[in-house]
Amino acid sequence: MLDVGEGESIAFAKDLNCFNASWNSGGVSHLQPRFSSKNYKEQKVVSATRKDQVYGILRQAIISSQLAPGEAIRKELVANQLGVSRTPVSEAISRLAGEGLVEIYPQAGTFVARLWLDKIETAQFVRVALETAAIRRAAINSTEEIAARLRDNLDDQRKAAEILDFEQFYELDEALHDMICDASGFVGLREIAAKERSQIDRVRRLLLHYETRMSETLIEHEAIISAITMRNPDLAAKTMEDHISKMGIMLLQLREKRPELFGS
Amino acid sequence: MLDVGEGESIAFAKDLNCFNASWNSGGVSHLQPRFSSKNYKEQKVVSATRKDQVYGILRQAIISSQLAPGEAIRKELVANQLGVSRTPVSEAISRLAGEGLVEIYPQAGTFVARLWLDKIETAQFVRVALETAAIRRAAINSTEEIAARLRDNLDDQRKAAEILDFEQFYELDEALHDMICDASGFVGLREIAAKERSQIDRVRRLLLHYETRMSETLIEHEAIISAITMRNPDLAAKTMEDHISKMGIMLLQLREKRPELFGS
DNA sequence: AGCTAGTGTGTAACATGTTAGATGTTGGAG
DNA sequence: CTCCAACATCTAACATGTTACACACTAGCT
Repeated sequence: MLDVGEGESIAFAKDLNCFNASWNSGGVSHLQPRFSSKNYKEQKVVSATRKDQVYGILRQAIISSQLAPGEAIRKELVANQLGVSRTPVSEAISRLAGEGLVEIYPQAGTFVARLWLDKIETAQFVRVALETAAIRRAAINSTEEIAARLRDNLDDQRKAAEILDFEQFYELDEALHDMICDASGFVGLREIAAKERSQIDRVRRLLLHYETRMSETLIEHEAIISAITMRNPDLAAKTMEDHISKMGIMLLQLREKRPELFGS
Repeated sequence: MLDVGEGESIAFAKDLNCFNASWNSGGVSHLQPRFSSKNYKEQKVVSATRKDQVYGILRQAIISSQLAPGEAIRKELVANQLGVSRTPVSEAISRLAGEGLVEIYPQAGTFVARLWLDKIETAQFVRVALETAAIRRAAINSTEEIAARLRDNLDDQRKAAEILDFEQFYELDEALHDMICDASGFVGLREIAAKERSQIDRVRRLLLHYETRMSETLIEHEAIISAITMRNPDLAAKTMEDHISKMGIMLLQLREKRPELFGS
């Protein structure tokens, strides 16, 4: 038997009903239904099939490191805990495997993907490429309304930093990057960026409580927002690149502290 | 019943055995197995589970527009044609839905994703961002060996262009972009770029036979390769951006000629 | 003792039966 | 004639039984 902790029950709730409330806010849906052939349903909003729900729950648990890298995922157990059959769990995991968030060893076991330094470096590269490109467009498109919302976010960050609310600060940080993607004007860019960022997000989440950079981060965010506000694409891209690149050092710190989370 | 052609059988082969030969070359595998806990299998190379095979077959069929945008995919029919049960087909389609290549209407039907202008524009933006970033690194890293392989590819392109072999030219074009991603030195970047490019690839494949730009494309590729060879990152990025941006016009041409392939 | 073959166990993979929901159709009421 | 409701039909979604495989362990051979 694989010696990954057997007894501890996975920390997400016991049946799908528990999730219906939080569900609507979380899912990343790619399906913008409507089919033209005859009279297909005009406005389908959210599918909420069981497999989609399971997908969302597992994905969230992985990204947030509630399920740690390397941890076993036993399909049957998950199915029982969520009160569904094995089928929707399998389909959800299939999708997660496609995104590189789980590793499947056929006929043997399924595990939360471990962290691989070279994959994370590539993800970092992709992130810089996407977000500097996005912020250039954001700087060009920037309106007073957008600038105001960015400043609001920054104010909230200051408050969170003052009371050392790491979780809140983290969420505001993510929201800021999302807003910049949205401000680029490209539909769906935020979702793509978020997906490519998922490996990095796992690292950041694990680092959250070692994090002592809040005040520096705040300064970097100020620079970013200021560059957007003054509609200076080159400066904006530069500040963003500097900001994102700070991750690298923290990554190596994490590998020293928690080597078991890493692969190879 | 949905009035999408019933009788015409899907143009891919009838059972998995037919594919085993071509299979090994095509699949994009994210699983780089090995688990450390006890003595997990050291060197697993390719899983070749049925669902992975089905995934690869369907994906290829969609990307290559063998299955046209908007076309119905009937799970049971696919299962029969491939000689497998419905389960692996479902799991494969689940994954394809996650990548935005199919649209699922729960309890109603599954369709090859139609083309959405705004999604394609975003994909185009992402492509420019990723590939200009990649080519900068490629230009910096460029060695004589890499340059030689790029020139070989270009020679082959010239030959293909001379005899008007569109398919071959298309494949060499893709290979060139892959080589540039690889030359960036980032592990897995090629796969990420390929995935983000999939919507665009579908368009390009459909445009293949309207394509009259081969000679211009050739000139652009020459410029790109020359910039890499002389290790000029800025110039390389510029030539790449110019090159990729040429897609936009062709896209609008396609929408005029084949509006039924597009959504909304 | 070290190595190999055979056996046991746990897991995912696969097949198939059943249910639910979306759409289309038809018939009857107004 | 129009509208609505009941029903028929089609498909995917879900549940569950079965199979195949990977690994671990053990015993027997060298």
